[in-house]
Amino acid sequence: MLDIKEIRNNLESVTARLKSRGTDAAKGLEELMALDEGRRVLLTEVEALKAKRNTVSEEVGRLKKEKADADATEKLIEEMQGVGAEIKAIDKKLAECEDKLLEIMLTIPNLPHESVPVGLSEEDNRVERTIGKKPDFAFTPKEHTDIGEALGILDFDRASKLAGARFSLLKGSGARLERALINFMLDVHINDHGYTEILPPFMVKSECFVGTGQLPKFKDDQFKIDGIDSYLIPTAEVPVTNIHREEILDELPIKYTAYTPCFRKEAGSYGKDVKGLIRLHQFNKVELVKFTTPEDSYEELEALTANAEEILKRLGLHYRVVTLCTGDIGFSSAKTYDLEVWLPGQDTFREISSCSNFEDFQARRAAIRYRPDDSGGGSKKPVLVHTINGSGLAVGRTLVAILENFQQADGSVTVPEVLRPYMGGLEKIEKP
RNA sequence: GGAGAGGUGGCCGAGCGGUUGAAGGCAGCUGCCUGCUAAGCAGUUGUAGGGGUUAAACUCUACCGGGGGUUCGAAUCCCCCCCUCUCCGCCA
Repeated sequence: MLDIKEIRNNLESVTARLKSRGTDAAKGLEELMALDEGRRVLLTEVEALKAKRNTVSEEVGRLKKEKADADATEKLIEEMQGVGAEIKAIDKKLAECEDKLLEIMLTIPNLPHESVPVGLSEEDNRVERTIGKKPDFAFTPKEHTDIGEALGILDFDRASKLAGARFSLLKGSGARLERALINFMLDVHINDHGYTEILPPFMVKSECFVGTGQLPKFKDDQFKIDGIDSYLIPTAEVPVTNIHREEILDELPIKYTAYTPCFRKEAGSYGKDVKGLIRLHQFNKVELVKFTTPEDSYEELEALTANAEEILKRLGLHYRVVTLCTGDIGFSSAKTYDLEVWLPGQDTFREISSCSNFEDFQARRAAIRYRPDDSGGGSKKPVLVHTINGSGLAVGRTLVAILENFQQADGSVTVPEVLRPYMGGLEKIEKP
């Protein structure tokens, strides 16, 4: 959520920055400003009445105690009955106004950071750097689906028998490889990057989804739990960011990492990426989440992105870092780097991590603040934190990258060295 | 799922219709004092939103789990919901 005061005071530049995201992004701003103005008028009015009532009620109390003029007291009470009715009526209008105001506020996306390239689609994204190079193959590299099914470690037919389309079933060394990746990623982030591990609930209340920005606007992408006010998490970002909802934090930065499965309806993506492990209703992810001061957040975004990249480096995977343009960044994000891994079987770079700075957009929704250190003296007011998160990494897609990049002519797959300790020393996945 | 108890400020804990934003204690901060293993004294300390100011000062409103209601007036009374704890049941 944006700061209503900032919108009010800089309407023109806010509008322009929102429009750089695309056509609809600045929609509703005029109505918003009208509601904001109306709200303050009503507030002033009703608060004056409440102040009057408070004063008079005190007076009534005193008069009754002193057993003073009963008629005069009765008159005051009668008068206040009228005031009370008035207050009630205005309060109702005010509540409606505020509901509408919030409704609009919750659907306005974040302002892109000034360093974000302006553009309409992924065509305009900016490649920042490319690490490693494409592996050479003496044969035509296969896609992960063919490799995995031939090795007996991936079984899409049975997955769909169990759960329908867009689910996966891993078996044997495939299942173990997935588990090895999760542990490897967590260990690197915990031991070498200083993150604290979190294992959160996989279904959380709707207010958490509002906090991080998935609701109300992206309701159709979420799996709702029948009968209660909860949803399956689409990313660990939701529960982990909301850990500190409505809190005032002392020490920043806070760095969390969490493995969770992620559940997404992938509404609107029908026909895209239908094959294999790329786009599923359920997949595993290791997430990185940071709470930082506003001053440090962009530095911390670079660091978090580097932490995610480190996984790719240690696995020996070829990838590039892309800055998403204004038209391509997510709703809540001010700036996003995508890590795209090279998939030789598909002959393309494919997103495997998305690292974003949300600035105070989520913090305002979720009321996550900190108390700035004051070198001076007296206590300072709480300030909204900045939140940052990124995949470190998407596990299923990492498994895809390993199968496709380390496949051999004979159909086997070499296990990256760093994973071998997690695979009981296994060096190669072969047909059983 | 059944029965009971309870949710008050950073923490503990009073209050059960009228100077209570909230006693008392702890913790924190600011002074003063003292030199002996840290004590004493005084003051002070929440959050959000309006108005106001260059910025402050100042001022108003709201907040005692959440939402409604009664009342001139509610932390205090009534209704609904949520959460925690204890016992029983069930279970990994």
